[in-house]
Amino acid sequence: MARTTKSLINTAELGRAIRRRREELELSLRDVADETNVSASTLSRIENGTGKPDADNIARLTSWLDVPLERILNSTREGREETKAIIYYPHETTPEIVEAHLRADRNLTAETADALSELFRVAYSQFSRKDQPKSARKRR
Amino acid sequence: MARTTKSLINTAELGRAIRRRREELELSLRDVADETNVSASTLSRIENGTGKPDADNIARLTSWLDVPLERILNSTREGREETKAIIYYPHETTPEIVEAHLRADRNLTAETADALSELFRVAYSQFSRKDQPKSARKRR
DNA sequence: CTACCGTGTTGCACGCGTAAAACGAAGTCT
DNA sequence: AGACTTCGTTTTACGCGTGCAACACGGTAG
Repeated sequence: MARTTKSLINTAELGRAIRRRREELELSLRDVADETNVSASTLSRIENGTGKPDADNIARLTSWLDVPLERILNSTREGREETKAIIYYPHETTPEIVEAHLRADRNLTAETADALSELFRVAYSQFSRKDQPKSARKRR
Repeated sequence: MARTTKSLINTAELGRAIRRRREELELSLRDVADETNVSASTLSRIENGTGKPDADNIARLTSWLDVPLERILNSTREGREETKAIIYYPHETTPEIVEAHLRADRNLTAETADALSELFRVAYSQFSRKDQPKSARKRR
């Protein structure tokens, strides 16, 4: 079972988040490095998902992101139940999120990511148009 | 600047909490070790405040304690309650991420979310199959 | 007393994350 | 043309956290 020693830290997503945010703010690695006291080299590796950052660096970066640390854990709580993956996002800008994910997916080429993004965007807009006849109804 | 280099991790506090809890439950180090997948030796060192545990072990133990990770950190930023957007997921299973996103999207009906999920999944599998040849981390 | 547990601790080799520095690519300037 | 920056990445050397296994202590039998 859990003997697999699977990591509870979601380094991949943390890295993506950092990069996304950093590029959003148009900062260089060294800029962020200065702000966070995380070296640029380490930052680079984290953004690229290489290796696992240590606790201090994770803390510094989540702090910089203004993100609760819990969010980067696959908090299994009582172990058992497979990490039921929780998603946290500000708004529900789904197509954009999907696109960001695709772009960050290292298993895909840039072309594929773009193609999928476009495909999804079109499909989404069509569907959601049908779903939203009127006011934004609270679905739940 | 690296003026402080102070650790954000309050290891002492974590260690005390673990020990207190463990003794409360009258468990041995090895018991907890089995439950948390943290070796007994490391556990001992953590409880005694020797060294700084790595991120995974901190995560495992705070999870076991059912204690918010923030407690363990000397969070630099004052409590910004609101969360900035980030997505965290166990693995990089993109189609699953998309699906989770869709399900969480309050602008979509359940049917739509499912339909989009399926659509995306199919498209993704086809594309990624073609991409698979070799890891191409060329993104720019 | 000796043998056997179970406890917490620690010596040790290994692996790995780190920061600084070196690197190569791409501008930008004179 | 070159010299200088700035960028992200990679190399390098080093420190240290880790698990395993052995340890010392304390009980409890046999």
